[in-house]
Amino acid sequence: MAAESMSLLGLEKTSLRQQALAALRRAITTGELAPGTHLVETELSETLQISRGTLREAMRELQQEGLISAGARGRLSVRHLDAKEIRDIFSVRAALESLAACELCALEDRASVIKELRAAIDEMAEAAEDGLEGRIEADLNFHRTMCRLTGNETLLHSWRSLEGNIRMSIMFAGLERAVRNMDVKRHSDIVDALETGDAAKATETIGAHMEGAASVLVG
Amino acid sequence: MAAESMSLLGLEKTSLRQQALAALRRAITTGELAPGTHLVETELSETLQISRGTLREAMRELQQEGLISAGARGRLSVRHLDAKEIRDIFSVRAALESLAACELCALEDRASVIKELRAAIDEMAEAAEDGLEGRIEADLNFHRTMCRLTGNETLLHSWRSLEGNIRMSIMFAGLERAVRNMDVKRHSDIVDALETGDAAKATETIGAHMEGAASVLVG
DNA sequence: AACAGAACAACTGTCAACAGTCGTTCCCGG
DNA sequence: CCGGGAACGACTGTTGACAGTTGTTCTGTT
Repeated sequence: MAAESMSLLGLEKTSLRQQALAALRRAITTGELAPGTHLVETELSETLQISRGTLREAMRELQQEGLISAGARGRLSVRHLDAKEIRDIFSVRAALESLAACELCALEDRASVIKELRAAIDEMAEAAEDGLEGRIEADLNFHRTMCRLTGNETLLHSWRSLEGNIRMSIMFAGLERAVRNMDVKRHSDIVDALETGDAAKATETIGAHMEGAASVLVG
Repeated sequence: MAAESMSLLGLEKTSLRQQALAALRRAITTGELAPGTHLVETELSETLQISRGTLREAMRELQQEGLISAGARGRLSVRHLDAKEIRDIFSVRAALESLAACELCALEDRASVIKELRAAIDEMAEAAEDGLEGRIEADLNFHRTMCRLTGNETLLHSWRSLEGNIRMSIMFAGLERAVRNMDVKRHSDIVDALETGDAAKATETIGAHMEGAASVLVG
């Protein structure tokens, strides 16, 4: 059906479920669907032009991702975050990324890892002009890359399941405030620590970074 | 329909989806469904006496939980863990539980927390005669309780999404070997550290516990 | 005017059926 | 004997419809 968006090389036939999942995730994390909004299956399925069954599958994933929460009687609505929850999210995030840093420090050959991370930081710098969304994307990409490079799939998976919540936190605080955390130097410090292989320093840097970030967001 | 299992006080109307979810989770984590088994929707829906749509929703949750993985063409099968993945899982677990310990240590009034944790340990001791499954249940309950008592919902959620994998790891190694990690004293040490409020010592104890546990499992 | 009760409407839970796709088997021509 | 291809079978992707439940509104009675 949808022959659109199929790059010949990256052969990605994406199911309706995945499209719906991506669309909903985006709508929620950009605020298009405001927190607290009741997600009525019949409405949404009509809007997205898919059947309820297909939609429901996507909703289950969103639910487990923490973007939508179940109220009474299976009623689903967009999750609402308060300040404490944001701090909690960033605590867990710090723990995961600290582990990532430790594992990277324990690697024998960190050269290629460092190189890739520096590339990610360069992209952040380039994205500085691209507007707010681009910077956020680049920032998340850096942190996700760090988790991915450990080769610890479970770690990456856990981080990913937090990514939606992180995006919601950013939206909650407002983009202008959030970009204050996207400083290039702060991220360079992390990579510098990784390069020396000093795990303690790396985790400390990340912990400080996250604590600061959470404080900025809940302001 | 199923008026069974409805204690008047604990009003639990459980949907078919949740029942299927629980049944599948149990079947997988007990080895009843061996790793690598292809999960054919039509077969399973017939076995469980539910429709495919309902089953599919449950399968999505299992998938995101990491218990089943998608092969080519949406074909789902029971996930197979190797030694490295088990170590990875326990690394992440250690990171999460260390965070839990830190947050508990930071609490002003830890008395009630300590009390509840000691109660959980007592249950472990009592379960010692109840057979292998009971001991594992009690052990997981202790660690889950620790995460829950932090009040950090995100942390608890992340830990929960790891629980299935932990159970699979235990099954992978075999119950006899796994129960070697269920030592009461090892857990008492953790609570002792928490009681003193020494976060560094608590995280260290947990880290050692997890590393040891992983080693025993992959041994 | 206040209230009980009945029709109504809005949703979610669940199901059975259709459509599309990929691997497999079997047959036929070389 | 062997290779191409056509029919077949086995699944998953997707859909529309039915059933049950809960909140709501409207009406009739006191």
